[in-house]
Amino acid sequence: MPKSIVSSPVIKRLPRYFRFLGELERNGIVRISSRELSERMGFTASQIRQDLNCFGGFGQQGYGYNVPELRAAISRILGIDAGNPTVLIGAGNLGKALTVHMDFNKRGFKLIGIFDKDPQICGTVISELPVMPIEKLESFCEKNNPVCAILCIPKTAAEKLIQRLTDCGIKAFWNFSHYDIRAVDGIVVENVHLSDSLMTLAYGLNNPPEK
Amino acid sequence: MPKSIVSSPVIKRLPRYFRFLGELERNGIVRISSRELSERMGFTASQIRQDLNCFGGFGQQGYGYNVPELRAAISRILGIDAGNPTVLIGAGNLGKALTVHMDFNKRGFKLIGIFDKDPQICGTVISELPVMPIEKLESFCEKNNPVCAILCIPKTAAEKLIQRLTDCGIKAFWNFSHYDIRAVDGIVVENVHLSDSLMTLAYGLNNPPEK
DNA sequence: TAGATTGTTAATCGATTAACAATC
DNA sequence: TAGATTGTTAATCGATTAACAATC
Repeated sequence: MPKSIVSSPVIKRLPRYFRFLGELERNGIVRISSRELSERMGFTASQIRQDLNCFGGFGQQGYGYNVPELRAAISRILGIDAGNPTVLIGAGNLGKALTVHMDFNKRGFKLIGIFDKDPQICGTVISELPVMPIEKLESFCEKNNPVCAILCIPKTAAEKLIQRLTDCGIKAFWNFSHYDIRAVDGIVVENVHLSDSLMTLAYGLNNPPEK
Repeated sequence: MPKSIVSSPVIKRLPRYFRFLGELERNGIVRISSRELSERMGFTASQIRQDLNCFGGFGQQGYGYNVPELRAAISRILGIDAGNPTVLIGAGNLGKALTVHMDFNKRGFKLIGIFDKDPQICGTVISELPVMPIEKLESFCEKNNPVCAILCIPKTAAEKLIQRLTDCGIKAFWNFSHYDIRAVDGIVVENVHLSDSLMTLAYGLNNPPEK
């Protein structure tokens, strides 16, 4: 059980561990040393051992780590099976793509409702979920108690909605609007700025390393 | 002109500066001090001055920074107007969403071609661009010389395509496949793992801070 | 000029890497 | 047991913050 506060760089690496261990497990690999894992993942062996030890001693001296056990442990730490009830706001192209592509169940979430303000879109069905009008947000939340909201709406709309959503009891935001939500109180936030990633790429193209 | 190598944390903050300065400019704000900018952006004033000084002295003692000038400078550093010719591979939901939503022209890129392997999708038109069969990739690249590829395809497909794309002269990858592309040689890469972001959010929900 | 705020150096902080004793 | 590899402490590295002299 994690007692002390684990640093943010470590936490951000956990999903990567989870991914690589999953692949190893699928390939039938049962045992791995920090050195071998480091070569596959591009971390140092030292860092891997440090990271994992934030959560407990999963390895065994002279042996290494048991892949399925370690993966299961990280899964528990991340809360992959929590099935946090989640609503998606904004059923445009991006919202639709996420609904269809993202395997929420295997990532700790369960999508239980989709909302949009456009009457044209309301009533349509995406991945077996009917799109509801945003006016029904409060009554829906009162009944179903979602804890997470995915925002696939424009910046201006987001600014207005956030208070409404926290009033509904939302504790986590996966935020694709361009408005930066500040993580306050007991609220957790992932502000995703795809265009920032794209501009970083532009920088790389525009500024080739010195030879 | 950037001569020395700027550290990666600084580079990753540039798009954020660019965003906030754009908003200030749109609000008609001409002048800003590092202190005031720090309050809006959530950085320290010290860090802002350090970051900007990696690229030159954009400020003026006793005055602060000129917003439009600074924004224009960062725009040049990032290469926002470069219009790097770009192809998108995979015209599924995500590829479509990116094509429609992302303002490539204002982020340093120009989308010039879309490819898919599904004959059903080929021939359809997205944002005025016809989806071409992946077989035509080589001939298209020879003629139009794209430097960037956006990958919206499954992991297995990505593994196979990367060599083909680098052979076509692709220098930058905006990669949404779950395969991690390693940045080698003169290749720049942004591996986007949306599910990693989602799992980080799961961790936050699952591990509330100690009281 | 006086006040404000940068550019830049120095101090601190935190994260990564190296080393090695513990131990399977 | 001997060999291997972890867990963990110590050393290093790099990034952030603080401080202040330079200067508009």
